[in-house]
Amino acid sequence: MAQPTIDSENTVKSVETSFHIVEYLKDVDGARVTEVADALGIAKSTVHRHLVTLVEIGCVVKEGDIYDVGFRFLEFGEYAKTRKAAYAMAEEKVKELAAKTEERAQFLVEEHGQSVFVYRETGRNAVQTDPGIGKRVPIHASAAGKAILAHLPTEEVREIIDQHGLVALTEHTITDPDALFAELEEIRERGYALNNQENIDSLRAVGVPVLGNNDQVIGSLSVSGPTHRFKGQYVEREIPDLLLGTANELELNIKYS
Amino acid sequence: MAQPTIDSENTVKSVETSFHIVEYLKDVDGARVTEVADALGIAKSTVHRHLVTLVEIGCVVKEGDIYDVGFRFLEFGEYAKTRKAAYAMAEEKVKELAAKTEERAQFLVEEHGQSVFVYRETGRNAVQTDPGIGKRVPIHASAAGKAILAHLPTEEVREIIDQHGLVALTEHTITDPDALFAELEEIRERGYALNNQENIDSLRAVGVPVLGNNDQVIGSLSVSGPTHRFKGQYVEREIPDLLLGTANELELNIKYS
DNA sequence: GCAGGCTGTTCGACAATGAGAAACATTATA
DNA sequence: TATAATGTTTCTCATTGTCGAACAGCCTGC
Repeated sequence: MAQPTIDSENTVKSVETSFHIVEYLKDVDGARVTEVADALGIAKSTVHRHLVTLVEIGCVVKEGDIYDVGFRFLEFGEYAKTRKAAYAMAEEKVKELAAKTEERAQFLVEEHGQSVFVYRETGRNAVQTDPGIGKRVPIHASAAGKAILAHLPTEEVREIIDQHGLVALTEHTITDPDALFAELEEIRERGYALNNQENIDSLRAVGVPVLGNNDQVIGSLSVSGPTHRFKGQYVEREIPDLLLGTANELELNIKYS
Repeated sequence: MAQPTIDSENTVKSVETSFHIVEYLKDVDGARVTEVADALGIAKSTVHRHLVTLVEIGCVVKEGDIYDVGFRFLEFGEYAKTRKAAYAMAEEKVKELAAKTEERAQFLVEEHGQSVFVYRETGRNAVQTDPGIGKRVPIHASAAGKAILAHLPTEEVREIIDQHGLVALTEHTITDPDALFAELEEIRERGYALNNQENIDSLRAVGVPVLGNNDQVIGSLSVSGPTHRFKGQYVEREIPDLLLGTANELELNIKYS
């Protein structure tokens, strides 16, 4: 207690450990008490108590001796997805985009300096991948993320960079802050963002911001696909035009509802 | 501490209070510190600390002075929905059912003696209601729930009744245990369950169990619609036949995968 | 523009309560 | 059947959550 400033971190540690336990269960697809205890370096009895608590509130299910993530999260997750009218309306637009382009379309939101997939729909052409709703990805390495960043106050962008850094996911990822700021400026002028394999190799994407009242950015819509199809007019005119039109409709829906 | 047996309840109380806080935020669509403190009868400072913790782990977002449920839950909820191959395969079947019948189709699972909506799809004809994924409903008052109960060990059914009771949701709800057991027997013989306004007035539904290896019940598929359409051959033959066929396909998929 | 009453946030002290070690119970295995 | 692994319970200690009160910011209303 000699460092009252450092140790404070005014935070409930038991809640954090419970969270870490659930996270671990998710990562390894269910586990037994001792496994969790060993992996997280916590006493067996402690883990057990946390698991009993989590089972009681429905966040964890016990199947034999294996504990795994329960359905309670679904309830809260679905609530988060629809608690703002804007989010709920975005879902339709994502479906529309996927149907029209036959590619993969998604709606993302910024949270904690990262971008979160809130809705995703895969059109016929799209590669069938893990939907990954709720997944978090670095915000600087996607079209949707950059579209959001471009409409966030510069100061906030700086904070996000400080906190998360500009990690390289491929050789195309923007890792220099100045380069990123220049790109954001360009995005603002052009109206849409492009992602050229900055996230995953041979994957391109186009993203546009969705602005609410007083021009605050709510999230962004994006469409992504393979480089061999995402090129030329298609990625520089057709997709951006469609996205901008859709975002505009969505913004109007949001404003007058 | 004179009652070491009663008070034990070997459970992490901080985790429970954090959970209650999040639950409250959901129920009232976001709230400020003092509001939560007053509502739950906890000190302001305590609530604050919990909220700070929850924000840190991403379960709660702070917008101005209002705290609300965050997107972290989405990640875990989506995981819960797909952690078993059977669940993921059920999604397609639900879509299929909704498309074929144009009614509302859903896949439910039992957890903690209640039934949880895991997937729901609304066909063109279906009344557009709140999707309610993740919502929990009394298991004895729906076709899907009864279909599950019918394939659970009698002892377990008894436990569920003891724990949750047979609350009446409409005047048609089965509230007598013996009547319920008789109904479950009938369901087993007939192969499918019917819900005649036991849940919501003027709503009927048909449900069939989905059985996994060694005939353990995994969940159930159901189709629901208004009484004026759900009658005669449609509800007694067409829908049940379609459901039984679909469940059978699903069971085969599950067994050989 | 200033005072008063709201908030959210921080601080400090006490004691409740969560953590861990070890005993116990239970299952699976050889 | 015995042995080893697990899950569960018990117990003690001090960590750490709780509360009340003080502090700081904001808006309201005079």
